[in-house]
Amino acid sequence: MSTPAIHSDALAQKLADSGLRNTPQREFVYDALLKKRDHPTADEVYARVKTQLPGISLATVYNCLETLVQCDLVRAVNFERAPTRYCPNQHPHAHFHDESTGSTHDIELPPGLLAKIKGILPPGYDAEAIELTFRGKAPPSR
Amino acid sequence: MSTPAIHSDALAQKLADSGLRNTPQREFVYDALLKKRDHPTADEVYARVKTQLPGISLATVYNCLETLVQCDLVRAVNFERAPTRYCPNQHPHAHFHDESTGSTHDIELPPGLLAKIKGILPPGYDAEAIELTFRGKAPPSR
DNA sequence: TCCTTCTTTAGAATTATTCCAATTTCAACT
DNA sequence: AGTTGAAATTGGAATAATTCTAAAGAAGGA
Ligand SMILES: [Mn+2]
Ligand SMILES: [Mn+2]
Ligand SMILES: [Zn+2]
Ligand SMILES: [Zn+2]
Repeated sequence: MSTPAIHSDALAQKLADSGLRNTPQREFVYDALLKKRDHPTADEVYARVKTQLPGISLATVYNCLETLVQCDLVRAVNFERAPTRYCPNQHPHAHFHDESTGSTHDIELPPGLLAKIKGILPPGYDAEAIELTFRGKAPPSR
Repeated sequence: MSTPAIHSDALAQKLADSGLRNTPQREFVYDALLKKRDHPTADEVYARVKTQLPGISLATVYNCLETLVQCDLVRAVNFERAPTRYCPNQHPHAHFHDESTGSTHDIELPPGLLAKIKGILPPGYDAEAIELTFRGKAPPSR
C-alpha cells in the first residue's frame, strides 16, 4: 500500500471540517512534513514528495501547503526574506534560526508566557497570531 | 540649505564608527524614516526621498537602508512575505501588523520581558536577535 | 451517468530584491 | 591644486520565490 499513514487522520478530519477534499497530494505533503520535521521549504517538500508521487507539481505543493496552513495543521515560518518554511508542530513554540547552519529549531514556550506576552498589548489591540523568533548560534546538534 | 537636520548626527557618528562615508543619499533616506515613522517599504522611502533628491535611484535606497541596518540605526521588519519595512525606533519593541489597514504599530516592551523571553532558550543557544510580532486588529487610530 | 465543483497541472507572470558594469564622488596624499 | 584609489551611486539586467491562469483530471451527489 502506498498511502501515507502517519497522520492518524487528523488531516481527514480537518479537511472535512473545512469542506475540503482529502487528496493523495495533500496526504503525501502533510506526511512529508511529519516524517522529517526540519522545517523544509516548499522546494524541499516538493523534492521529498516527488520520490513517492513523481507526477506532483510544484504548484500543487504550494497549494497543499497553503491548505494545511488554512486548516491549522501547519505553520508557515518566515525568517527575513528567506523562502518560507513549514512546521507541523502544533504546540505553542518559538523558532530559533541558526545562521551558520541554516537550521531551524523549535523552542517550546513555558505555560503562561504567551499570555504574558499578549498582555503587553495596549487596550484595543486584538492579536490573532503571535510570532516569536530568535536568530543566532545554536549548540552543536551532537 | 537643503541638508536634512533631524538626526542630531547620530548618523555621522555611526557611519564613522563603521568606516563608512556620510552621503546626502544616506542622510535623506535616514531623515525620511525619522520624519514619518510609519514603517515604510523601500519603494515608499524611494518616493519620499525623490521629492528632495530627484536623481536618487531605487538601488541606492536599498543600499542606504541596508547600510543603516548594518549601523544599527534602523531595523528591517518583515511580515510574512510582504515587502520589508524599515523602522528607526531604537527602543526594544515588538511590532503589531494590522491586517485590515496594512499599518504597523510599535509595541513597547516592559523592562525585563526581553530577558525573560531570552530565558526560555535551552542551554547553549545564543540569540543575537529576537523578533516579536503580532498580527491582528488594532484599535481605530483616533 | 450527468453535472457541478474541487483539485491538479504546466507554464507564464509577478515582483521584491540583488547584481553588474560604468560613472561619479570624495578623502588622502603628493 | 592635481592625482589617485577606494567607496558610493546609478540604470538596467538578472534572480528567484511565489502566484496566477487556463486547461485537464478527479470526485461526489442527483
Ligand atoms: Mn538564514
Ligand atoms: Mn499584511
Ligand atoms: Zn516549528
Ligand atoms: Zn518599529
